Amino acid sequence: MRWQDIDQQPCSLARTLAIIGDNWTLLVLRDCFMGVRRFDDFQQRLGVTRHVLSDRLRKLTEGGVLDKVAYQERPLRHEYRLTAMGKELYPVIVHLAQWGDKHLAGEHGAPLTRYHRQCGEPLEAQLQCSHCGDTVKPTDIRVEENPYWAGQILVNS
Amino acid sequence: MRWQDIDQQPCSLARTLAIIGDNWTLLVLRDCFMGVRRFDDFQQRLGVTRHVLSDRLRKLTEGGVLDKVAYQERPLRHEYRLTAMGKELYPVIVHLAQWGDKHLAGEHGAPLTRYHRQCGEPLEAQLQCSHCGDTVKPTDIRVEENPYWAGQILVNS
DNA sequence: GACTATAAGTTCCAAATAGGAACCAACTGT
DNA sequence: ACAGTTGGTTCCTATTTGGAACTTATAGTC
Repeated sequence: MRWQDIDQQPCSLARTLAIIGDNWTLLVLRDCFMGVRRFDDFQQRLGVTRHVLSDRLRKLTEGGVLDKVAYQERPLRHEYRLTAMGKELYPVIVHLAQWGDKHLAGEHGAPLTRYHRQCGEPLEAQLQCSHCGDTVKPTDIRVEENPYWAGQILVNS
Repeated sequence: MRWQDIDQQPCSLARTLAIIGDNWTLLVLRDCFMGVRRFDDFQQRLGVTRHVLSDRLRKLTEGGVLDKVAYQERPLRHEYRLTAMGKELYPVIVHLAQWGDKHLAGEHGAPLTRYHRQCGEPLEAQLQCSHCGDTVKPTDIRVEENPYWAGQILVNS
């Protein structure tokens, strides 16, 4: 199986990673959430080569995560903005960065600290059930297979 | 900048992705959370080539996400288990899969559904501040730069 | 004793992708 | 006329991936 074919799998994680799972792509999104919008700004901040950046921005745009909009005519110039769908990836970024803060910070501490505006404390995000509002721990989650793919996804052990 | 050097950046997300951001790695972790532990099981479920799998498992082990433990001697056989640090990545997997469920499900619906055991409803996870217990929206987060890297990370606009 | 199977890889080669640098198009400003 | 800006594309080389075969150590079967 080639990496470029993983979007064919009956797995939401695989399909998501087909759009945002390539090397560099999540760093592009990090910068999107910081307000970066232009090709050259991404390129300078990331240090990625221009044609890799071009490819990643194209995949993100085709995947509906970014929107390529003209910000001027003559000469025509475009910038990339997060769509509503793209903004919903923020929790992923937060949890990834938080994991890095906790486990990979060097001697100078975490490069960035996120604060919860309402209570003013450094944010330690966790999962919450939007239905009942309770905190959700991994063991509180029960996974059920769609009958259409019965036996193909879950490990039977 | 080469992808393999991104762990040098003053960014927790970049450092995290240096361990788990390669192609295939998050799918390996998905299977870990489903209880897969053995090389050949990962290989068959993922369809990834053996030497890429070997490389990813080594990086995850060196990064402290997985633990390689012998489950028998003669012949010596190892399996891979999530460490406590690795288990803390579960929220990342949940949010990624949830995003795929919502935006990329095909005609047969989401392959897996996660339920919140306590309330019995399909889980729609969101961020919660572990300090005050409130729901956290993206706009509720204020980011502050560590003075050591002042001006190097945030976009000034 | 010879053969087959199992598990966890390693090795080999061709094909695809990434890194680095230069180039291009369509303007604007000096 | 010439340099600068923006958003790429093109070229070449180096690294990584995909696919398949091979290896090692042992257990079980004929």
